Amino acid sequence: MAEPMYRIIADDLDRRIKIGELQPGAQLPSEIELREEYGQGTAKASRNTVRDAIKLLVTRGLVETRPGQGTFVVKKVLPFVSRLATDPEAGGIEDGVYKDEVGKRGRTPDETRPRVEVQPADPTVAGELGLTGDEQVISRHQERRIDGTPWSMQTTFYPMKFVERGATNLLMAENIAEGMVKYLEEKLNIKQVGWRDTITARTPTGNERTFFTLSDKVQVAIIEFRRTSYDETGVPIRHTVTVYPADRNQFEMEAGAVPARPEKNHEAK
Amino acid sequence: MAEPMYRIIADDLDRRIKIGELQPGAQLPSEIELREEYGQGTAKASRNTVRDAIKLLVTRGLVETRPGQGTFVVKKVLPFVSRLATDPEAGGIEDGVYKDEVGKRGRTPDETRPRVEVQPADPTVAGELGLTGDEQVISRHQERRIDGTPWSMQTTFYPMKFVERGATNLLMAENIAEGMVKYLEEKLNIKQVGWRDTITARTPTGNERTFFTLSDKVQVAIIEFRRTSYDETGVPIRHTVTVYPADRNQFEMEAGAVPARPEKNHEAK
DNA sequence: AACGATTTGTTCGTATGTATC
DNA sequence: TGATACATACGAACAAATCGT
Repeated sequence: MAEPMYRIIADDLDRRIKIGELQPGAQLPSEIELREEYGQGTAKASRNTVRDAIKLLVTRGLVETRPGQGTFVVKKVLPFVSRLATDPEAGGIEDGVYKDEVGKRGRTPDETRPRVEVQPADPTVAGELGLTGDEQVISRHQERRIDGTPWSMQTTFYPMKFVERGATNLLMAENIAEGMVKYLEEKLNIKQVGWRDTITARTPTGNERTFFTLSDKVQVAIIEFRRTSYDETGVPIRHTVTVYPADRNQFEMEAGAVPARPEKNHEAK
Repeated sequence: MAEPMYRIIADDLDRRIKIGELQPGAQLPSEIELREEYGQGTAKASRNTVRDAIKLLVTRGLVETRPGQGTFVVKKVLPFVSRLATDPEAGGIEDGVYKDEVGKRGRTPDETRPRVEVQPADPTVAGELGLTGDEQVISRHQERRIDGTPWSMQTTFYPMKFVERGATNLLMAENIAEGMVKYLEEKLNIKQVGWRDTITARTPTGNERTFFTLSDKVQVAIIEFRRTSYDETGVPIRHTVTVYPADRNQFEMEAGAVPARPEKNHEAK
């Protein structure tokens, strides 16, 4: 028995999904029924073996289980496409990691009011902001939804000394209408002239699972953008961490001359 | 018992890993030992329950199991950082999705010779290349390693008509020394002036698991770059798909004026 | 509102296989 | 070779969620 039984079952169901015998949204046979389908001759497979196979498909992101209902082939959601700005002018205005067009596309965006905290900088943030030891930083956290669905979370860190130098609005739990970049320029004469993004993907934390309503079983990666912005003298101004669940987000980047994108099909594969 | 036992065990081990009681690389207690650690009073937990807890930690990417040896806290590998080019001149030269500096950083890159095939375009590729129906495309596939570790896979698709018009080297299973962009310009007078990238993250396919040596259990996301390049008239020239395992790759992007990056700490969290 | 049928979730026991040292 | 540790497989019982009657 080179291949274990549960893997054989999983691979067969995998195949049936891929060839379209089981369409997205379709219900799989119940565990009891699968016991019979995959039995050796007259003997039925054990329910636990069938369940092991299904667990494997869950981690592959192919199916999801719903207690009391059944097991279903996952439906892909319509991803929201964010265009990554490569122009410091364009990107700075929006005060976010990406230049989005939520409204333009007939989707309704929703942003929570910032949750503002003062906390000691963790080593990563301290490093990015050029702080030594455990200085305090201001953390501004926001959660974003599109059409009611949790879409991204963002936390921006500013050095505490900005407040001491007069930028007290940093502590306000309100969006700053004029944008943070402009505010810092007016208040402290600090100009944001560039930034560096670091992009990684990883498994979600507990918090992220909760906010994005990712069941503990469904396998969805988190895409993390970390942006450090700099002023004219090369001094870091702020550090922004934005996280996106990969199942409902996509990113686009253009370089050089590119024709406008035609209306695109968003069907599931 | 709101929370099931296996989740309580998993969360506790999760916590012990996060606070550093269990360091990366450290061995967890064996399943037999964990049975006693997490028993209710005198009763031991079932071995299956302990195993369920460990399976959960595996899917969270926190631990890995080795038959005959034990269960270990995963060690993060040193990620390779790719700088995403935003300048069509710079990016085009290297003929890849990213402008890398493998050699400069004392790491030894390794690229397989292209595997060249002629095949009918799948709907996505056809759409990106502006082909109708099931025209043929040339597919050139390469695998990359760094210091012997599988790092990325890349497939580039070209319209078949490029060959008919004289660019026969597209069918050669060799790297084209001068670079494909230059070759197409000389041979067909096609100039690549821009591109559009689409970035997504998803679970690995079976092929990807094999090449990247990702065990069926370890949860690592795949980062996928799809790039369509265009000529001066806005006609798509080629479509490139590059996939990276997220555990050993990271991406950087700069905009505006940014100071040079100082030597960075790459310790595991 | 109550109940039963169906389906997945949790927990335990047990036996045996396979990998490593 | 034996000891240890994880992997597979099966059986069983009860819990919890969902849906229709």
